[in-house]
Amino acid sequence: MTASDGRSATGSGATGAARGDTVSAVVRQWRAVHPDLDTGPMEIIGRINRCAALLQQAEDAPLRRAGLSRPEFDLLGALRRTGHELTPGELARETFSSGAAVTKRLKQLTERGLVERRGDTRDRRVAHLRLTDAGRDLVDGLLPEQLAYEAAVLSGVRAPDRGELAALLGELLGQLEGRLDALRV
Amino acid sequence: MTASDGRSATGSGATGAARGDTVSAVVRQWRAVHPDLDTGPMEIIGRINRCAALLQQAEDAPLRRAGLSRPEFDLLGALRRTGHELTPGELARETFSSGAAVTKRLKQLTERGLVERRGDTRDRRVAHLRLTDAGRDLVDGLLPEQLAYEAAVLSGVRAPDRGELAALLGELLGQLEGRLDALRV
DNA sequence: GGGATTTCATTTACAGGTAAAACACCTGCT
DNA sequence: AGCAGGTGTTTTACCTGTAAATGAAATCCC
Repeated sequence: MTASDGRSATGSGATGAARGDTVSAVVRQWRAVHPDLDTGPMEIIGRINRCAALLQQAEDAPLRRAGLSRPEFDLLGALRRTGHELTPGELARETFSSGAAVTKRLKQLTERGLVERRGDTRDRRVAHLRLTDAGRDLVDGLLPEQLAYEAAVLSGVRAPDRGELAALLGELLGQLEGRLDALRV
Repeated sequence: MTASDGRSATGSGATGAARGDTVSAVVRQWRAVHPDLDTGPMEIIGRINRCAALLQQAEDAPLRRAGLSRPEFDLLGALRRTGHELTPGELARETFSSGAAVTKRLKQLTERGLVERRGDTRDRRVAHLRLTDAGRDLVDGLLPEQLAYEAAVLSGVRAPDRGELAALLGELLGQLEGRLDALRV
């Protein structure tokens, strides 16, 4: 969440919402202490981190009622949206988590009867996982709730701005996913 | 990081970067399975979460070299940018973390000689924390590196888009910080 | 002034993640 | 066939964060 990130608007400023959020306050503090530093990146990275933290808290509400954590829901969701069985390794890649984390989640989710495993006949190392009926029903019941909740959370931003924001985030994310490995110092 | 979030562009689309990032792929999968659902929020929330996860990994690089985690750096940064002593409670608020987490971090950071505590004379429950010279030097040395690194990470996005992105994120964050409590279901 | 209440910080017990090692199994080479 | 090396998954040890309980001191208020 990077509370130390933040920076004053360097220029552009489409809708001019530079005042009012905590990040801009943090940025002003840094600029007062280190006037020479280019605090530009904080305006983006600090805000992304802070938004993610706040959204995650809020987002969890509908999930918690179902007794699921966000990573657990992600795993179930991956199984649901791909429509076919997945191996633990594929699930790890699909949900961007480590193999060990997936192993633990699978253990709990199978114990709860939401997921079933089936051993591969050819390669006895791998397992194939699929949702049980209960698991599929849970995801299908939860997803509309979840999306409605998210829509409510975002409703404070005007519709055209939402579209632009989504597009710009897509641009950034595309860059990050493509080129981040190269930057890894 | 919400790998289950994602949704196809509903309209607008400024720069049209909807193809290419993982979130748009996830959204397409969901739409194939549940064509009736409004997957709009995923385009924003899913991307924010994924960006935050990727940025955090990348961002940590300069910090790790100094043996600091991001939350530790946030704590030191809060002390540096405010310029005065802070109590544990204030530090918790300033870094958006729990009191218990701050207690643990302070313990380690004081052991490492980066932070000093001083008891309050009036109220013997509270302590006042400040950076040691070593702590201040560490932050001042690290911050420019950190910012340069962040700038490099963001350099893939064109400058005017960066400004717009910062502004839109500011708008969203302002909304979230102001109205999120009210939404807490 | 002294007990009830509130506030601030820390401790405790625990849940969840990670990195590295361990396992189990497959595959290619000789 | 048999072994070297690679791959897929799980296990282990550990670290960090959280929630809830605790401790300690201030404040309220009769």
